[in-house]
Amino acid sequence: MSVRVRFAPSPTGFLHIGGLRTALYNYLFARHNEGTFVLRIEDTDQSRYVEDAEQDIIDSLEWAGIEIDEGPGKGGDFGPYRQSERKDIYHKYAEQLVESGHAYYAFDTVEEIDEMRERLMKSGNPSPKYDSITRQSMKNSLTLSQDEVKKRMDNGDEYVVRLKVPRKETIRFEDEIRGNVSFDTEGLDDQVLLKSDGMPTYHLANVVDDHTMEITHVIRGEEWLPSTPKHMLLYNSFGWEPPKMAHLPLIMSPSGGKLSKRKAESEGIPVNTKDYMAGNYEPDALVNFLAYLGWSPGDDSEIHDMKELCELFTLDRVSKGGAVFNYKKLMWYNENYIRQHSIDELKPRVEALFLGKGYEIPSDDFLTTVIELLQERVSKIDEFVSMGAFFFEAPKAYDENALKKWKDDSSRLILSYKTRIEALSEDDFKAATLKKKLEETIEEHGVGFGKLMMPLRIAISGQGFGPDLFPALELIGKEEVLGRIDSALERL
RNA sequence: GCCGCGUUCGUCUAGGGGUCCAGGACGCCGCCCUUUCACGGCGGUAGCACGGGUUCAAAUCCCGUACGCGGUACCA
Repeated sequence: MSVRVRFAPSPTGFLHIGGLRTALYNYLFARHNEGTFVLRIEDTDQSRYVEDAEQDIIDSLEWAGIEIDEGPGKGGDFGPYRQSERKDIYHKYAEQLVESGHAYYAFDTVEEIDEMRERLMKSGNPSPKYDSITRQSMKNSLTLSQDEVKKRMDNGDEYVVRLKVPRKETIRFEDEIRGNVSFDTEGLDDQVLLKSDGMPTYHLANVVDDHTMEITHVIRGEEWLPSTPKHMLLYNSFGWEPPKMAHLPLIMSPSGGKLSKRKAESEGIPVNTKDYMAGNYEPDALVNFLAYLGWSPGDDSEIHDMKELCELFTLDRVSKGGAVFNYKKLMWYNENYIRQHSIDELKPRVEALFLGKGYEIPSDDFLTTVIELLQERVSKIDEFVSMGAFFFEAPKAYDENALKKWKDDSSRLILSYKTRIEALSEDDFKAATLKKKLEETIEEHGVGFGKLMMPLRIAISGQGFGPDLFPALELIGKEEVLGRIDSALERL
């Protein structure tokens, strides 16, 4: 039987970075086993539905290089792939469960349930449940007469279908990552399967869909582990073979706890995939980083592209403990991938970035040189612009920190250097010559390299760091260089 | 509170009874390269949560404690 996995997000907002990792692991597992990767939209909570969320999920996956084999908009033999479009299916199965005695109708209002909880809480029960004990004193098809139930149904009264959780049983299952896991049914409540608005809850929908879509492996976040026994109960009640289960460790915030939006952002970590897209991160770097957040191939390797990750990925090498998001390591991956990319790969993207900022690109060769000069010192692609703007225009302001290097003798040295390069013909205005002239200047004045280097860098770029200065001077050209020196002399 | 899952350098991890006085990566520090900024190269720093067992031998197996995280909805 061929492997089929699914990524099943609910469209309640933008795709979270943790969700992206879950999708990635599912995808890697599918590809590794030559299986199928299904996208299923779990839109059963109408109150939390967000209009553009589904498109955001699809765009995010595409950006990351995760290809959907079946899903909404993509098609497949097991559709529809939106749960809201499968309502009647869940209805049918819920009925089946009631008929077989594994579930029942319940007519209690929200208020009545709250009341019950409050009452039990007062008498010392810290977490009251609608369970095998309490259901006996509630309004449901177990306590009401058949006639009464029929009357209420015919009358159109609102009702839910609840799972009839057995009183004392131990549910055991094997998790592909954690090994044997067991729960006692005593701690479980009679989970609502079908809500009063006619929609299924996650629990029913996910079991029915995973079965009917012939999902072989459920790979999802650890937050689902506690509800897995309910799912197992459902598979058993239906008489279905459950898929293999694998619960992934959570991604944690550096300060501890789940990487929530608020926490992450206060710690400088973008939390939605679209933030990474908008922030010009390298998708292959993010993928590589995410793959290693909770998994490792077991050797000392660190860099792998998607294709290699597909070959390497297995569930038994996923770790059990939560993994803290390490932003600096992400940036290390990002730099790495930028350095790996060829100039031709980088060019159209960098060009778009410059154009977007309103810069005109004199020639293709010019752009190529700018990229060559900068490639080894940017950590994110948009830094080509922030660090390379001076190739296109004179600095508007001088960096305050860099200015500390502008000393009393700086003007004199710069002036002396200027005189020398002024005498150069356009054809002689080359990196090697410019460097030679600088050497002559410092020799004459008996000072170190940096004494002239730093002020010159500041005059040209406005900053205390940046690309190799001499090729930069050559690219900028004699006239402009002299102009910038003059203006720095005036202003500093 | 209860239930469950987890715990190896600051962080991500390798390790599945002896070859581990624990290996790699990020970070940090130092040196080299560079008479500039970086890249790069080399080296260093730092860890088996604690307590009991089992065993000739435990980071590795068992039990307990602590701590962390998750769950405890007509949310997913």
